Amino acid sequence: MERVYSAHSLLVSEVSSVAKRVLSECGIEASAELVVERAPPERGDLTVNVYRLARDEKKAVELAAQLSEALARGARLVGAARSEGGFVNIEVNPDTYGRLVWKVVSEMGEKYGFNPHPRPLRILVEHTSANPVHPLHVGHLRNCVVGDALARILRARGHSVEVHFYVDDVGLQMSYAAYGFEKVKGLKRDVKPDHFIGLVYAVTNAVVNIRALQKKREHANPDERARIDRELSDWLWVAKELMERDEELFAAIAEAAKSEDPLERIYAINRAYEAGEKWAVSLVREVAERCIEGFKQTLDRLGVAFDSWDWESEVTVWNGLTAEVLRRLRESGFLREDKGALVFEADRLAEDPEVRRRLAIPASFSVTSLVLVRSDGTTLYATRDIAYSVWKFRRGVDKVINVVGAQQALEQAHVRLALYAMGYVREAENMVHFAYEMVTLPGTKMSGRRGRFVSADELIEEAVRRAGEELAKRGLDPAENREIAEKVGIGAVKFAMLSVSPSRPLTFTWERVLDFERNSGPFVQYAYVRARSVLRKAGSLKPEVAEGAFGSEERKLLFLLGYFPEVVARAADELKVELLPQYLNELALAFNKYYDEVPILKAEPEEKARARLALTLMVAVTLENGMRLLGIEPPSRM
RNA sequence: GGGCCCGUGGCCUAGCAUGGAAAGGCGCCGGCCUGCGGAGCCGGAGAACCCGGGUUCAAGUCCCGGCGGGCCCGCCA
Repeated sequence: MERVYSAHSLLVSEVSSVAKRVLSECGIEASAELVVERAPPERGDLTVNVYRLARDEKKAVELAAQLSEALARGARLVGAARSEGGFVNIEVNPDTYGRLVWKVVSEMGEKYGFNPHPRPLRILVEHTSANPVHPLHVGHLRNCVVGDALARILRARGHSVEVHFYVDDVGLQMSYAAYGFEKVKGLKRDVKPDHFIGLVYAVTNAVVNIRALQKKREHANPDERARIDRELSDWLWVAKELMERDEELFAAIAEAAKSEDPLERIYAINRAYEAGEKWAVSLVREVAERCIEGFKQTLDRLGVAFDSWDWESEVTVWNGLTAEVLRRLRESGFLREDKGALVFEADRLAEDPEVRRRLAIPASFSVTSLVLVRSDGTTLYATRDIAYSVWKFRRGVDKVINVVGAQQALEQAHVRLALYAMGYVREAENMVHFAYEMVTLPGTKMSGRRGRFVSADELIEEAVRRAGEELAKRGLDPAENREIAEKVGIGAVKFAMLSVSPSRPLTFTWERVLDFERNSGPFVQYAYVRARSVLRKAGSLKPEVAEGAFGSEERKLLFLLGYFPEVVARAADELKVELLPQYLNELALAFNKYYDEVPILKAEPEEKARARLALTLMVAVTLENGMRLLGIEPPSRM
């Protein structure tokens, strides 16, 4: 007998088969149009829209009546079916369906929700990939939290998933940080290493930009001068802020930049690093490693792990892959030279509607050509990203999902087009840009180069602090407080970031991210803790579901519990992480209501108490598994 | 100038793929602690779904044209 992962899918197939029988009796051959979906609250559990089957109003109403009668009579798992207008609203039978759900949940236990896809894939997920020159900020946090949950959900769908972090160690931003670092590495500061590097990076940017702008100003015409002055005053403000943060460090870098041309040195570091010269490698690597050490501290605290850290230098430059990509692109005939630079004619390739269709590039999306090699012979970020994509697929994966900001939509399309041009058609078709919108800070614009951002660490710390305060208010044992505050605070942040759809820009405010009420991480955790508390108090009472033990008061919860594997499947197949937090909130809400309405342990007769205990156990298991899929830790008390 | 995303009660968000019954939360008003944990529960007020056309028996959802906000457009990453 085949393993059952989802009671819901059995329910739906039962409803469909009864419905199809009625339809064919009526001479309607429209099984493809038959959709069984969730009913709006207060109308039942499932609904069939009959308008889609019979376009005619009168016929639809008639057919709905026939269908509901057949379902109420002929479907074992259905308790009630009513026709309302052109809809058939269905309620599950709490007895038969409840016993089925109990069977599935108790068999699956901590794996409940695991719902394997008929054709599992090998999937590579890349996420976060912050440049190793400053700490993770709230924008990276959104990327990180969403990417991590996505990977977990895909695994629960039976896919084999590897999670990668792309360490962007090639490029000018790295050399800026390295330049500043050279001047101040002797300074001892009592901060996380990534915060130290972030400050060095911002100071270097300020010092170098101010110097460059002042030089440019000398030979500028009045129009340009006005523009330069505006930019200059912006950077002078930044410099002032940074000086206030660390006067000694600022002075050290500013002094050094007076006696030499810093840009010359920065470019030299960049060239030497790409060429793999030892001195540059050890300098740049020290900066990047320190920064990544800080990232890892933050990620550990968040419970986010990576299977692989891919250094751009290693996987694209030093191994010759970027050069190979350029050769193949040249052979493709889509490369041209323009003023000494090499340009990929992505626009020309994108004129073919068939190519667009295969690469999921809409007909109206405007594609530009892309410079791959500067006139001085050095490569650009996108060039190396193409090589990285080739590298990813050479690991033997079926699909690559890049969790990357929506601003990079054009760049991501460029990479797919380049893969296609090189003949990597399957790869190009299976590279997905999972886009998320920016996190904005009201008032200012976040900028790593300017050292202006709310770091992930600050946010986490504040969340944990507030959670600790709440816990103390409730008289929680201080010995336990710290550990639980960690789970609750971080849970709140994750839930807040996961429950809005990634396509929507997120305005960061403390009160929003640190919401502990309904529709929040702590709300779900609280419902879980209550359920656990009941289970602890059960004593010798054993969870068990006898025939007829579940009644109408359990119906809604049973339906929701059975629905969980379906949510996991949809979240994975449609890449919609936000379905999970929405579902968990709904389940928590339903359990809280149930908890308020009926006695569980004191229910009479004992058979009912045992069934309600089983229900409580299922709620706890489902909430726990759901939270884990989001990377949220379930606390035992709070 | 071209393109992408977003626009839903005072505020935040779901629903748009596959058209059919506007769903949650915050805030506001009023109730519920002698019960298994009140970070809870129940009730109420509050929405011309950005605007204008079109398709349709039916549009928040599809199409066209606007408006507002964010982002992107060859030698940054």
